[in-house]
Amino acid sequence: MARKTGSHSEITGPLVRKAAQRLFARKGFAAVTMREIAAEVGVQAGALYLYTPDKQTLLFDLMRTHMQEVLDAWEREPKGEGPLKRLEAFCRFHIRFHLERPDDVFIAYMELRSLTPENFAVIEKLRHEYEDHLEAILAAGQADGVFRIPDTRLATMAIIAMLTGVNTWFREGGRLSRERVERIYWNMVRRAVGA
Amino acid sequence: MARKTGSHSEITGPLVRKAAQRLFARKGFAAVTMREIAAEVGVQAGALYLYTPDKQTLLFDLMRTHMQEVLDAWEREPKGEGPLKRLEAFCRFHIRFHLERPDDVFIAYMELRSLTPENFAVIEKLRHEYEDHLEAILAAGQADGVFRIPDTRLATMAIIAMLTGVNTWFREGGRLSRERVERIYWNMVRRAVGA
DNA sequence: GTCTATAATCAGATAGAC
DNA sequence: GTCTATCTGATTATAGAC
Repeated sequence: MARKTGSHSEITGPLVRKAAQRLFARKGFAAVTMREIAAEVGVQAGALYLYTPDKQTLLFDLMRTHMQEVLDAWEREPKGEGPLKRLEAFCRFHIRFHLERPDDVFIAYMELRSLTPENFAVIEKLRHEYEDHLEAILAAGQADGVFRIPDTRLATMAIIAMLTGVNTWFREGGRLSRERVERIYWNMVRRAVGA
Repeated sequence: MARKTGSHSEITGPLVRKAAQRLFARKGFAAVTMREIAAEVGVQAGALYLYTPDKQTLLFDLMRTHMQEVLDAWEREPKGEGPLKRLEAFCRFHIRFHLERPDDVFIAYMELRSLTPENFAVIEKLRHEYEDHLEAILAAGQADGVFRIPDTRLATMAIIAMLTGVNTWFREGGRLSRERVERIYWNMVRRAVGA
């Protein structure tokens, strides 16, 4: 009797975000209706507004949470010593982390244009922060003479695009294991930077 | 007097496709209304249905035309002799062709999920055909001992993702010229495949 | 070929009952 | 906390005037 009948705020909130994540990734933000999200959760459309002020905020929260999780996870990742080890750690981390969150990744890359300008600026800043971690590794390796990279910013963008691309074709239980994919990509990156 | 007042079918049709292309790329298929497209062309919404049976077909036609143009252009592209020259030709061609059509590329990569299953199957087939051209080059180079590639399919996906990624950051008149970008990317690809 | 008008439906968001 | 009902306005697509 500490709570009313049908009170589920601690569980319904996360369910709303999970349903929105699934549907936004599958159909795109603009194509998903609040009624669809509600149906997936098992409530009526009106009830969603107890957990989010509006649809835009729902998207923004998903993207911000994802970006912060990437940054936090990379912070905690064991990285080894020296640019070569750190670059390998980054490549393997990026592939592994992104393969574990295909829906988040899809949304983060596809729905930037669905954000309001203010929300877009926040997400862009976080994304740039992540890219800078890789660029710092490349710059350090270049300074040490371990890598041969004519333009570190360009190499950063090339490597991230290549690694993120795994999400578009990788299927769990398919022809290649995650470990094998990680190793092959890491070898391509290693050679691409001239190490 | 061979045509009625206000008769512009030869010019309005292409304008409708151009407006749709611009708007779909900027806002996403689902977020664009027929009224917006009409406003961009300078006609009323109802008039659009003289040039397309519906919104879905408008998207499908844009994507199919783009994919066929890529395939045709690669067919006509001078490719040189041997896997190394052909790979360089592919890399430079891919970057150049895609940078010239940023809206088409954006739509082709972002709006696959907005297609009906039947239309999706058609576009997927064309896309696969394009990927196969690159994979054939890689396989030939591997067979000749010019490349060292543990998995040609995986290398194909990695290279295409990397090259297409240029579209996300390249700005005309920016820090780097197209020629310089092409050369740097080609060098990264060359090293990545062990040539 | 284009316009105006409209049909039929559906969107996001809110109010108030329970 | 959730539901039902509803407001307001927008959506795709069509019909018929010009």
